[in-house]
Amino acid sequence: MSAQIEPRAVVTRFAPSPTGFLHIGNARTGLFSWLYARHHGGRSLLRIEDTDKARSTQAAIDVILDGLQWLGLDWDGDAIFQSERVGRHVEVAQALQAKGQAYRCYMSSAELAAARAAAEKERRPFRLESPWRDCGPDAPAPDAPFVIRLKAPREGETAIDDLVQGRVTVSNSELDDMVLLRSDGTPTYMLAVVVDDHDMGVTHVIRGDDHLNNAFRQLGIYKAMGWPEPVYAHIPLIHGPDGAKLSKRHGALGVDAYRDELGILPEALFNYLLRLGWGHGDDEIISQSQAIQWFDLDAVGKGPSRFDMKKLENLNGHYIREASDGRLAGLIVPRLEHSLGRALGGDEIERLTAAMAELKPRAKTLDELADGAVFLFKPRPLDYDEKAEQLLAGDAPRLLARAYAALTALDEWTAPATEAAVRSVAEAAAVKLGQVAQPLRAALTGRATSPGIFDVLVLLGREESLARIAERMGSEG
RNA sequence: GGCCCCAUCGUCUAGCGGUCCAGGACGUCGCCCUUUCACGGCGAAAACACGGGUUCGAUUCCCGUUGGGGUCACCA
Repeated sequence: MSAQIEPRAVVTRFAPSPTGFLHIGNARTGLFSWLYARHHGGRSLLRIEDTDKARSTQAAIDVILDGLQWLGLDWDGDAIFQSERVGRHVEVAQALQAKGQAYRCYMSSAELAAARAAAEKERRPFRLESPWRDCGPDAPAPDAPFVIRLKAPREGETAIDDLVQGRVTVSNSELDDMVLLRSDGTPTYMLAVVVDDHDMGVTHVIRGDDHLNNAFRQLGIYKAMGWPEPVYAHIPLIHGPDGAKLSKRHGALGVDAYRDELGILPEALFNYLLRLGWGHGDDEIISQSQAIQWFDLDAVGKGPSRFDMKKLENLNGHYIREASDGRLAGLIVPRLEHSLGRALGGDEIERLTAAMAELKPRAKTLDELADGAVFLFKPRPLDYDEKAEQLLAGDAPRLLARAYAALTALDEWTAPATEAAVRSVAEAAAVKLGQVAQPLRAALTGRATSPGIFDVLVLLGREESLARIAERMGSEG
């Protein structure tokens, strides 16, 4: 019977570097990290890895913060900026050196390159063996630039019990003496991550698969410092439809692009990302609160999964249908104003909201939703697309004239009333309803597809409807 | 190439030795609904990579092959 060990409270962290956009794959890793903390009632921290000062502008940082907030991922406490912690990183490097766990290495980059080239030539794996490793503190210090390297173990092996990958073992002979401090005295990423994670009290390091190999080397710092080791969970990367690393061409867009350019709802992206690489029985539609309740790392797949835009769109369509009319109208107003080239008035937004019930089921993205709504506000004469022109040819003008007459005679302008009128026109002309309805649709919307034609009539209103029909009708024959 | 990891329908996945001639979802294809397009309903095609073991019995366990991915910096 082993003693019951008091589990450490879970502390996770999301540590993006501000490159100008929040990569969709990183967003998913952040989601998993956040979900894990929330599920276990722990803390979810945020650290901005802004050591590359050139790229780390405030704008680039805001993109990440906006993206996270939009997705509904919050964090506990203030965000930590790695750049502000350089002093502490250097301090740890020096402590390591004082303990004899790190050393000054005076090898020049030319020497390194030569050693690497030699290894390459002999077709054997390159493993750095610095002659300065075992010189001890009394070694003559040449007047030359140096780096601080970690004295990594060479015997034995290192194992990680990864929450996603399982137990992974690597021979220590594979590990080299990584650089802790560069010759200009600045800390490397390897050092900074470990020091920050430790100082922030991170218990669970949940990050991309691409860091798995780093974990073994980073563990060396924890061991050398005598710090408690974190639990690791390495999440597989997201791949493109072709199985290769997700590239710009097929979806490696920033979260902001999904929102702004494609018109994806946050709950749809949340749901999609959650189900990509993770499953919970047959459940497909999963809310945030349900996700928190159900999520755990053991159900995360070990292999990379491919990004599927079609499925995201399907999910988005689902959430559009669920969204309130007011919210949707508000979301597409900017898109409509952009394509119309003018601002929408209050009464127009009211009409837009009223139209949502009919427009919603026809759209998979906000872009499509806006496109489906634009006919409501187009000035006369409409621009008719090719299919609409086809519908308006032949007998159509004559039938439109009859419909015009029947509609003009109506006392009340409702869907049932207009339907009765149009049906009677079709009957009188001995044609199918579609023979009248389709030209009507073309005349009213300029398109061959739209919501139900009687709803369109009501949405447009009597005056505008009749005016649009008049544009295209001939004489009653 | 060395090291590490992975492998169920086209895609995301369920399956944790027998309940699987493998379930769900997206996509695809039919049919229904219908004034168009959607939505919705019904249905179909579609997978355990291959080869050895272990076992009374393997999609499930082990090994190999093949395929895929990750990583090998004074970048993060």
